[in-house]
Amino acid sequence: MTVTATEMTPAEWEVMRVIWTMGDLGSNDIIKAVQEKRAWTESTIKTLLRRLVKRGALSTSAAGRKFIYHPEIAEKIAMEETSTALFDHLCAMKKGGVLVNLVAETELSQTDIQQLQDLLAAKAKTAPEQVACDCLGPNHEQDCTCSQEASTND
Amino acid sequence: MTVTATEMTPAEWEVMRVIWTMGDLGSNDIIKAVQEKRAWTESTIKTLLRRLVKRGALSTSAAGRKFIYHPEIAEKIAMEETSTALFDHLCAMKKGGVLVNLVAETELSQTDIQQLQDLLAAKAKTAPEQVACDCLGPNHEQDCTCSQEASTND
DNA sequence: AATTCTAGTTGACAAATGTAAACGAAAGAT
DNA sequence: ATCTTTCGTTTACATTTGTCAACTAGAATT
Repeated sequence: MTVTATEMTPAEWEVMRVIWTMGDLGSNDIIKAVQEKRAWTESTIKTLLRRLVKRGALSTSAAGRKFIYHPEIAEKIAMEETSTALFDHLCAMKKGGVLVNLVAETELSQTDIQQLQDLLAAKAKTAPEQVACDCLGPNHEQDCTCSQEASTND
Repeated sequence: MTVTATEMTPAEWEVMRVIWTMGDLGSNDIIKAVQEKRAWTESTIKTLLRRLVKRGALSTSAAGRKFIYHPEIAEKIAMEETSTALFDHLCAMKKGGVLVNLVAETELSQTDIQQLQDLLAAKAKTAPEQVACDCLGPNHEQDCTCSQEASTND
């Protein structure tokens, strides 16, 4: 059974990032790397590693007495799963605005931009004028007061 | 003190969505609306409401014996905070790809698309060829093996 | 005034998560 | 063959979160 990224806790993510970034490693190196960002003890990080292995997010291969940890989920997939999960519980009507915000804040490469532009051009052909709110489920679209929201809150 | 959206738990979000969507409401209506999506008891939802008030995510105004709950955080801001928080712990180098994925999966209105296109056009002028990995902090860029990752995992 | 609804408050408890000390066994060193 | 590292495993415990039932006080009824 392979885990889904949404089942990883924030602390576990931190550990996964190190492994994703530096490649397969022994616990020692993992601990060292994690500790450069978080003041966690060896013990704590070992616990996180063990939990990740138990859940199938990591696998191990023995190298002598030690273990080498291998990610069982690709970083990209994990990131996509997590971001998609987040978007899934946002109001459909407002996802666009959130994306605009994200794109504005994110540093993008020329390639990224190109890909996005191509994608948008394609989507423009069939995009609706407005996306309906789905906050209350299918049969409640009229109850939604989303559109009225402006500057009630600071 | 106003709360940040990232301090809301998933269950609390569910409650907030109802209030955001339907406007200020008494607990009764909130409970009813939430129960159309989740099989939570009255009690549970009351607890969530109380916790949200305690943390400042909601405020109340008395209407006779009852309370009317008002969001203290705008939905859009909450969504942006949450999505930005998520992106903050993704590898900088791969954020672009994640965005492409999100844009591909998200239904967008013509207006959204237009905004994104304008934004991208502007960013294209100064965008770098490549975004550097930042997984291990500033002084470790060489240690990153991000680029090598391809199809090791399914 | 007594009874019954309400709507909000307290207290609880199990599961998940963050955090870590203590323990045990295998590898190396003397 | 010991002694000492070095790793991994077991336990543990405080918080946070999900979920509720029980309780209480004010309002509406009879």
